[in-house]
Amino acid sequence: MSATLADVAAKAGVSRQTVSNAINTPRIVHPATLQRVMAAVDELGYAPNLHARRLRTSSARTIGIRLERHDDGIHGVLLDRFLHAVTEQAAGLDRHVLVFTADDADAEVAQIRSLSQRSLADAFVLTSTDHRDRRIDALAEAGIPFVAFGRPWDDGSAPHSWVDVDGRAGTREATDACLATGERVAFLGWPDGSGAGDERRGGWRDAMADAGLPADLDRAVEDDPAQAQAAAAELLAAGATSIVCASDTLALGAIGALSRADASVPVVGFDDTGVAAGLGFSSIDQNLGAVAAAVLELLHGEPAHRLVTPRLHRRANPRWGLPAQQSAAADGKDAS
Amino acid sequence: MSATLADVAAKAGVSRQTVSNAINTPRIVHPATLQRVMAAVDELGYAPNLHARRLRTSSARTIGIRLERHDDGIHGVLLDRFLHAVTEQAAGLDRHVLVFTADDADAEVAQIRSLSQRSLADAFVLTSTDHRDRRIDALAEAGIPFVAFGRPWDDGSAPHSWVDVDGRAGTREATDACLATGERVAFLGWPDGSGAGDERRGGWRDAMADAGLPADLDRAVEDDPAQAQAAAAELLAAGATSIVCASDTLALGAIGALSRADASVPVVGFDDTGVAAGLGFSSIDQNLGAVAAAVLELLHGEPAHRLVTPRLHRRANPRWGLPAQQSAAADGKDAS
DNA sequence: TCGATCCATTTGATCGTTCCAACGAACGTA
DNA sequence: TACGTTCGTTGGAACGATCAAATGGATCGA
Repeated sequence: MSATLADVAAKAGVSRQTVSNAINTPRIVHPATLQRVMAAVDELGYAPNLHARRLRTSSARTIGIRLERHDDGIHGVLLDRFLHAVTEQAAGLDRHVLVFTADDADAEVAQIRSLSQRSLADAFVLTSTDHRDRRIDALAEAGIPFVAFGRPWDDGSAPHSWVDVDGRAGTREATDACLATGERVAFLGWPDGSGAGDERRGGWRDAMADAGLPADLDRAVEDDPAQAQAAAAELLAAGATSIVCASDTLALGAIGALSRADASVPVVGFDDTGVAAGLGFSSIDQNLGAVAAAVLELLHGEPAHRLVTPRLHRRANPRWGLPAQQSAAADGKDAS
Repeated sequence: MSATLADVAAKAGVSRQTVSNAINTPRIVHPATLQRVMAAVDELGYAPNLHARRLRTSSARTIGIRLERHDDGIHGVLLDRFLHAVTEQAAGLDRHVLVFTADDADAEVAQIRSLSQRSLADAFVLTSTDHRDRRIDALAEAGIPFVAFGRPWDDGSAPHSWVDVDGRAGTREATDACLATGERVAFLGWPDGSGAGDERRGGWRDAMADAGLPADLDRAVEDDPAQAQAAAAELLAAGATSIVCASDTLALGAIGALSRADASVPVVGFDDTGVAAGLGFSSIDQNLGAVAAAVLELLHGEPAHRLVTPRLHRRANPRWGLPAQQSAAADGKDAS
């Protein structure tokens, strides 16, 4: 059916091993031979049989990722984007991505063990890591390479590779942008105790403190538009000139409050989901492309970590958008 | 490292081939031998090396699916759910799922060709099929097994396997449910020309016609909450007692109109995304589990097709929800 | 001249499975 | 007794690549 190493070797008048070298370690074959071999490869449309290679080397060059069940929506979109970014960039590194499902953390570990043992995948990405994540210890103990997307909120575990988004830097940037439109920047977030949520609130506090302003307009509700709407109404009544939110879901609720109050106040969400694009409010883009790149970089090698800086995606909707950036730092400026 | 066929054979006192038979075609080995072999398998924790098997049989038992770039959000969530369902059910059939990305249809076909030739995946699922889809002819011609998620809206192509959701049945069910709360059921959909959109509008028209009511409250806008809100306001002004929408995005806009008008009117969306769950409006669930099952069923075999019936996910929010179902009949009861 | 070193290439073995042809034993039939 | 079938099992070859060791020439210093 398809051409094999031996076919190419015959055509180029060399041995199989030389063809193999030409493909895997070109620098050790003579330039003239290399050229001849490559010509034969092109002519025959040869592509190495990966099963044979994997059998021999017992490595798969494949990354395993669990697909989560996402009843909530927004979280799912993010993971989906992340998966897309990882897959796209993995292809550039000549790696494939195998997906699997699992009902809980233990089932996931079992799956990973199985996939790893059969060398169907030789490195894994853990998503949605939480407090005292069982998976981390299990994989570390089994010696299976992995990178976690999400920082370890406890520091009891053995050191492992992780990548996370610097939520604090994100809300700080959003708050700074909002400050340009008025001093009373409010924050609408989640109750204390969620690592990511606390970081996001911290960024707002930092920015307000640096500006010498009080961080008093602060509300905490569950990630639900109805609750957010009620809380946002209070913030507006208290004189908020803009609202920085811990998620697009909360921002959606805040915009509901704006609509009812007929107010015109910038709202900034977090995650830059389709909701933000649809309604036209600004949102903090987690920069998942950079996260994916960092994950791939850390997949092989000593434990290390990376903190990716998100960036504010400005949208200029007249009701709840942000005005164009004034300072001509990097990109184009417009009338203000 | 891991146990091999030869190890099991030695332990059970039989030849490699017998072990292979015990695993792949148990019926041809003697019951007593089978039991002895299986005991050895368990004891050694033997699992076949899939690379070796795939090399020998040149089949991968793996399904390839392209991950789409989804800037729009809602579409992405659906495909993500679908992917999850396929992966989960594929595992039950001892199959794996490999994902890949591609910038356009041609690139996707090229990728599929490559994956297929190297037998990294031996069957594929096409999503987001559109009018005169180039991919279908290309794959059919290349003899690569595939199933399309989405019916062929033109009938010019060669017959191929496809699975689709019966959108018409979905909006019909939604309309019937809405009729229980008032006669003036409106439809908020997309402009004519999109196959899926036309089907959804058709379901509403059918239900209204069966009930002997005029289908006059009908608006068509792009899939954008702002436009939807304006159109929904018109429908409310014209006396709509409920609004069936072609998507959750449109329903989101409709609810915005409700909020401003302080009206209390059932709204039904389509796709049952997180937005519907978050705001608490009813929505039509595409039943992607059933779609996935159908896809897997059709992946190997003669060209065939399946039309999956979606189901209405009722939510009883007081402002825009639906009352609990009155008739305890199973479902699919025609009004007349 | 001889031997050591290096470079480019080749040869044979191997990864773990399934395919293929052959095998002996048990059985029925002539 | 002899012969063809069927059943359960077996050993060797093959899938297509990489690994490890060996080969034959150049090149170079002693």
